[in-house]
Amino acid sequence: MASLPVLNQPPRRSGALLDNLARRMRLHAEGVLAPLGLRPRHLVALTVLRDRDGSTQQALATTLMMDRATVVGLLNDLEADGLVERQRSPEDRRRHIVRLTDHGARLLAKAEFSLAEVEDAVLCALDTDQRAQLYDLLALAASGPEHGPDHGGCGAAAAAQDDAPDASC
Amino acid sequence: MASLPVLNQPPRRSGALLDNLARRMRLHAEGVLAPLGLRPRHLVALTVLRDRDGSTQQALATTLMMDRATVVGLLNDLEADGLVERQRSPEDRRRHIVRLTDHGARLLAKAEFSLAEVEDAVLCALDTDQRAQLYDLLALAASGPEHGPDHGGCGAAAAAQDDAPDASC
DNA sequence: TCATTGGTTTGTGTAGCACCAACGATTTAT
DNA sequence: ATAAATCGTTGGTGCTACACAAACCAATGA
Repeated sequence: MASLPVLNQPPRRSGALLDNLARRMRLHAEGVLAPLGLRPRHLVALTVLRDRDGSTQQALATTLMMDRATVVGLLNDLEADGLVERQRSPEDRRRHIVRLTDHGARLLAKAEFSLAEVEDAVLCALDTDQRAQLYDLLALAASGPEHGPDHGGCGAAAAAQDDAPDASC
Repeated sequence: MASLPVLNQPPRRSGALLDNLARRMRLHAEGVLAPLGLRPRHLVALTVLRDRDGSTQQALATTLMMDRATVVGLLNDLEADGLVERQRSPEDRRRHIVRLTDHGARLLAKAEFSLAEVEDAVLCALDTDQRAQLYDLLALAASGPEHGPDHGGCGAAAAAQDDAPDASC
């Protein structure tokens, strides 16, 4: 086995690239977000909240991969600015349902609008189509399962015919 | 103008998604990298160095968007582990040329191999083709121009027919 | 009744930076 | 030749964004 001359080049992981690009984006974005009273982590929270509106704080903590206590502080920031609302869940009155307010949605749109220049600076090696492709892939990946600390997320072995850390090497 | 009914939906920026996904990757990766004596930022540095081998520390600082003093410390770590070498540039003896050692290249490959499970956990919503696409896009974007603090990087207005922060709104 | 869970508060600690200032070695401009 | 600028280095200070732990209240479920 493993004899097909399919270019058995060593695996390239996207993790480091992701990290590096995210850093560039974040640093460039800080200057643009500051006048709006936002910092990068607020933007991330708002963005997550737009897609998963009405999440519990616990669910939010899971998708953000943050400690619940940290999420409390983050939401305090956002709620103080009226970007987000906490409502008691009717089903389980211990829970808080977090909702994006109109003001929050509008500010998010505004922020994304002004982030055009940032994306332009960082992703300038990509044309419009490629940027759209990238966004779609990221959105798909991010929409994935909850990443609890325990389970790997999906039903194991999603798309791993490539190389898995087993023997054979 | 701006009258074509081309789905004038508000712009979606990939910055926040990038940030969030990078975070998930990094947190998952820490546990895998630790036994190899690496931390996420070391992996980023090694990865950058594989593509831009023989860079000056200054160039490295630019692509990593880090302070030169910080880069010194980072390289000290890597050089102490024999993953990287500093050589005086013959042309300008002030400069240091940074090279990946064989040991460094081998450890990087090893790390990437073990990172399969991490990528599998985080990108499990993507199939193999999509993961490859994502990697290519990221690599292309990262291979882009030097992101000095001043200029936007590329020759302005690369692929920005979409929406630019001008009037008209 | 008692154990559990969701959110909150208040610590304490840490990693990963930035920024500043000063220095030696070297190159470049005057 | 002298002065100015550049590259890397060191050491210091300080900040941000977290994690983690402990204790608490309210509410749910056993």
